[in-house]
Amino acid sequence: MNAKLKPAVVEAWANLVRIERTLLDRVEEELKRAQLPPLDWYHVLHAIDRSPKGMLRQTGVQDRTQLAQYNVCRLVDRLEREGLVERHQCQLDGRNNVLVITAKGRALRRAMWPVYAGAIAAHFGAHLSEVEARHLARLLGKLVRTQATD
Amino acid sequence: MNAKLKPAVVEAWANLVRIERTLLDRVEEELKRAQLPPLDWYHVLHAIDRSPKGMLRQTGVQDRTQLAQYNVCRLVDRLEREGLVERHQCQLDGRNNVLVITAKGRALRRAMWPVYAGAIAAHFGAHLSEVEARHLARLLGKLVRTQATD
DNA sequence: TGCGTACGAATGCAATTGCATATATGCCGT
DNA sequence: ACGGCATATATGCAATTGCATTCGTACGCA
Repeated sequence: MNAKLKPAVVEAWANLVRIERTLLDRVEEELKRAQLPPLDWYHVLHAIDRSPKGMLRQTGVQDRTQLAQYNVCRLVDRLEREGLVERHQCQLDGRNNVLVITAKGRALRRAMWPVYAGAIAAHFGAHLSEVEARHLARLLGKLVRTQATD
Repeated sequence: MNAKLKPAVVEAWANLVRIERTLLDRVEEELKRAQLPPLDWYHVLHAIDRSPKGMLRQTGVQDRTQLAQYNVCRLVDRLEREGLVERHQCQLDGRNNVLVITAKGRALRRAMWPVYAGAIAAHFGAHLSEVEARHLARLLGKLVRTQATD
């Protein structure tokens, strides 16, 4: 299970690992500079906000963010403490939590987006042509889709 | 600084963030299953091992791995405690540490590689054609190179 | 020589994460 | 109704990370 590793795959992997760490660091840095919370807060708020009625089960957040179960649990604790989301036990299945984004949560998400978007544009988008961006989106999207099934 | 964010860039970014977390999780999972230490240990050992004479300054490790200064410091603490590297004060400039990989360190790196490579092949390489892998390597490589300067 | 500044490394403390396990609820077969 | 299994969430504790600061060394310059 080891012989078939092509050099191009290794190179792509190495570049992926490296660029990801660099870029996430820079984005986090800009959020901090703007006195905003970490990126994961945005991702969770975004996942809930874009769901029908601004509600999403906790497992839904796990699926969309790829965060570990216990991390979602504790991150939601923090969001709840800040009044950004509400956590309700599901009426239909008492095992589920339904998370509801609050007005304050929406406001924070909206406040974070320009900073986040600016960081993406400056550190990532600025170095890609339109065609390259589409190519990259397509290649990575293909990988994302394969991950769902294997 | 915000208007010019093309949809393709946002999509590429979202896919990058998502796939990266998924893939790193899977690789870490396989290392754990094989009773091996975390990926960062590999990256640090690899950086040192591939340097001339198996020596590298601590800042060199930072540059190559993109880990934070204090995290490198403490990760090296752990590696040193396990006898995988030695930490020497540089003769020429007493501020620098020179890290030297030990035989045990090399052995661990070699033991980790098949597992790591297998995980890369299975979760990443298997879903890309040769051409796609080259494309991806090229696009990401371009980003890596731009990061050095801005 | 001595002071100010810069750089590389280390560290105290708080926050977050990972791991293993616990709790709570629902579902199924008898 | 009941026991056994599965699913969703939570949590105690140890390890790691982030942040701010400190320490030690080198360098430039009066």
